[in-house]
Amino acid sequence: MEGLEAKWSEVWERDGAYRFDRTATREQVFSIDTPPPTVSGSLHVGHVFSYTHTDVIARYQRMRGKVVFYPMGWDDNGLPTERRVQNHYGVRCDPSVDYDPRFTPPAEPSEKEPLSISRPNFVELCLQLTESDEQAFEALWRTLGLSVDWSTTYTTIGRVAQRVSQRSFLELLARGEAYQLQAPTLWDVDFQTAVAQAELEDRERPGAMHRVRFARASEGDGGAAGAAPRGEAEADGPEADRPGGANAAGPGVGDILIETTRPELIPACVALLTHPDDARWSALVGGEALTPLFGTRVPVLAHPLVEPDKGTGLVMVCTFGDLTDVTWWRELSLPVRAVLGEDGRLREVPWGAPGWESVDVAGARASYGELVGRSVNQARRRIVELLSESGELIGEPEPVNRAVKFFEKGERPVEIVTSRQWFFKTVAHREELLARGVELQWHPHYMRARYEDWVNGLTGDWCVSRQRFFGVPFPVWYEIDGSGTVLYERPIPAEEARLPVDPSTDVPDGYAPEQRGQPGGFAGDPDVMDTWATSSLTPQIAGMAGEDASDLLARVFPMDMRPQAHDIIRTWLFTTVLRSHLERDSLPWRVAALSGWVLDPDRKKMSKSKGNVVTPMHLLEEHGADAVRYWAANGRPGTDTAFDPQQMKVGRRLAVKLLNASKFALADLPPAGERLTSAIDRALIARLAATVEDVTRSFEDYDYARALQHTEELFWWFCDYYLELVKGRRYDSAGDPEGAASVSRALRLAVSVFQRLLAPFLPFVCEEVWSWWQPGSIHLAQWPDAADLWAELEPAADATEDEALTVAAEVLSEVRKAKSEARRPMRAPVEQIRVHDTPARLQALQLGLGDLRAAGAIERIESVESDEFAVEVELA
RNA sequence: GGGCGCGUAGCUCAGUGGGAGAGCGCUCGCUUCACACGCGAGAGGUCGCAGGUUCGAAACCCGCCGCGCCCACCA
Repeated sequence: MEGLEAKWSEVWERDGAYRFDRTATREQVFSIDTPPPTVSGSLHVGHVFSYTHTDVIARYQRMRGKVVFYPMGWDDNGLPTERRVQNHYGVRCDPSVDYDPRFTPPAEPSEKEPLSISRPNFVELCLQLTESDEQAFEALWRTLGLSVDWSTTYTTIGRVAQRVSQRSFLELLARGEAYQLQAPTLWDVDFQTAVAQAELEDRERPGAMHRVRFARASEGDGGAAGAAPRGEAEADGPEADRPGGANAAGPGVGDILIETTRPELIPACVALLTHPDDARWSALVGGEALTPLFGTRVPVLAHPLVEPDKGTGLVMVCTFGDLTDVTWWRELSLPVRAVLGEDGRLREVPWGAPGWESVDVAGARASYGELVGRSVNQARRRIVELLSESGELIGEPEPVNRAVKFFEKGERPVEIVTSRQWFFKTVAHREELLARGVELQWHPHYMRARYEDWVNGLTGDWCVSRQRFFGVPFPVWYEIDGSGTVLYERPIPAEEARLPVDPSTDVPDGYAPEQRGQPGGFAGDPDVMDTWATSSLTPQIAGMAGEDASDLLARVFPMDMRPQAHDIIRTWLFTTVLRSHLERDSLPWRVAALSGWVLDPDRKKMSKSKGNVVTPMHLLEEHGADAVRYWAANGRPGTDTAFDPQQMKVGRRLAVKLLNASKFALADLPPAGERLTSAIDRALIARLAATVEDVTRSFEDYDYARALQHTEELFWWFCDYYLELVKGRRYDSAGDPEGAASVSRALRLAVSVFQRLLAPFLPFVCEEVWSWWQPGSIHLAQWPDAADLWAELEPAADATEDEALTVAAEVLSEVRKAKSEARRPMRAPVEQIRVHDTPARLQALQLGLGDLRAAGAIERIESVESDEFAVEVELA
């Protein structure tokens, strides 16, 4: 077993065993949209797991005669690489710094401040680091035995990917499917970039519910000269027994109370809402309230989304505390009062100016002065103190645990900040996308529900712009008018022939470089695309869509299979379906095959830290690639699987067993005869044929785990019973030349089938044993055909032959048990056995008597008719 | 709150209408002529709980409990 990986992967590479034939037609091809792993991290056991599943399918299809298109991609663009470069070199990208062509990164990252470098220098470092990562990844995949065509490798930051991505963007822009908008957007305050709905995750965080009193705006509060509720509140607040005045609500309504977990957003409050049917607050609807501390007049309105059971039934709408606020803000046409800056701190706002009116401007400024410049958390602590002092905080804040939305790679909750971003239309295509989900074949089928949940839950179009650096730029510039205003509504698209372009360094046609940023000149779009905006085009990138002189795409697209894990259905799967639908009016692939995760033995998702302890290369070195693949292939489609080195040892045993069984079967003993004459041999071939049919069906259904299980089951049975039963005929050929010739033939048929059935799972050992006696690679050999095996059995086998094998094996088992209980060796001679069984089975056994006698070292075999099967054994 | 999946031997899991299974682990035995990186044998389970359908349920239906995941407008 030692050294098989190195030996055969070298041969496969030399012979181009997995090279895609570019002359193949679409009907001949089986194409795979391989997931490009993120190269900024390390591969872990989970990758080995799911990529093995894909490879097993690829190898099966290849043996079925398909020309397999199996590229590998590296996902190197995006935030993960930026972060890795920052940490690895101790640098930071600063777009205002000029390019330094002689820049070399420090040998050791600085302990202190990160080094500010230009965007082009930063991108160069990203490219350098990912290239070395990619080499390490390729080495691992080769050791694992992935049958990838390494000449079709792509990267998501490469020139082809950039061109395909930019070309696609320009087409969507021309067709109005891509648009730019100044709008409230999900925002990560640490990375200072927009993020998409798909990149959010909920995390439980402790918080507190604050009950806060608003004042009722009286008629006289109209202008700046009106009464000062804040002062009033200060005066009256501590009193439990408040006189009816501006702060008292109207008839039947007590204090105007809201509950909030985000009191720091009170200065951003634009309305109070209640449910239309909520009698408690109906008297207020149509009127106005005044915010505490800031004295801002806000309308009290009704909206059906308000849930009367929550809090006081009266809710404060801020711009913006959460996505519901955005909904209300949009549907009720509320104004914007934004207090949060892009850095997650409360920004300066002009109290008293239009939009920031207050009945007490001085008081508002004073209160806000306590908050400005502070982070959300700091501001929250401070405003609670202020509200408490003013008496507008009712009772103590009540601790609550609540789910908060985070950017999946972020460390602080996302905020909603108004900014200019690019969007791709999704919501308008909801029904079409659901129909695509029905058209797609899902394995396992229930995974479709996740897709449908996601599509049905889309709340807005896909925000694709990111305020980052290492990604595919938007290939557009903007005119700057004479006054220096950037005319965003008039993007200048790049010429197709110039792609890929980087508008931050490239200049649009008709302009000179000096005009960048000048009145009358131009500005480049500063953003890069969401990594999914490029990854959603992997079928087109791998297929070289629109690239020179290539009709590759027509031979591979739409692809046959998209393998991926179930956690990225809402991102990679969804966006790929969207792009293909919009640009090609087609599914990107016929089949989606979903893998599960690898779990720790304690059933938790394998974490990165734990995954790094057991590195994949170490696993492969310790157990061998075939053994690791065996473990992976036991994980059923879509099902999470526990990490289990024990299973790898079993895989190793299977591989060794195949080696030894093949050695026995192919040993240069009697030559194979022309036909099978023994019932035992014929019964074996019949079982083999049935298993081939069953295993092939499983593979056609993408259930590789079942295919392996059934192959393995018959193989172990073959080794434990059939091989033992036929040893007599095999070795003592003189006594029965015809029987010896028959068994030789059966053995050759059997190992030929077993080797090929196991080849997708154990490619190295199978290639080794195949090379002993067959020309060419087993991985290019034809998949076993049950019809060939049935043809061996002309005239057709009858049930008695199968029963002969069954009964002979059962009797042998009883004989072994007797020897085991007597603590004798298995070769211990048996004086006589007496088999009790039904007449039919006894008659069948006659066909296998010779083999049974030799296998058990049995002198005499007697038969006794009985309804109960039993074997009496008399050891010598 | 809605949805999906799961609950079978100590562990990992197969089994979808008729006999409760596999591997690992455990115990015992065996230098066996393909294999000691092996071979043989054994112990071990009220199939989550409770109803129903059926001649018959681990499987089908209803409810409940537990676990995991996905989704949600979680003030």
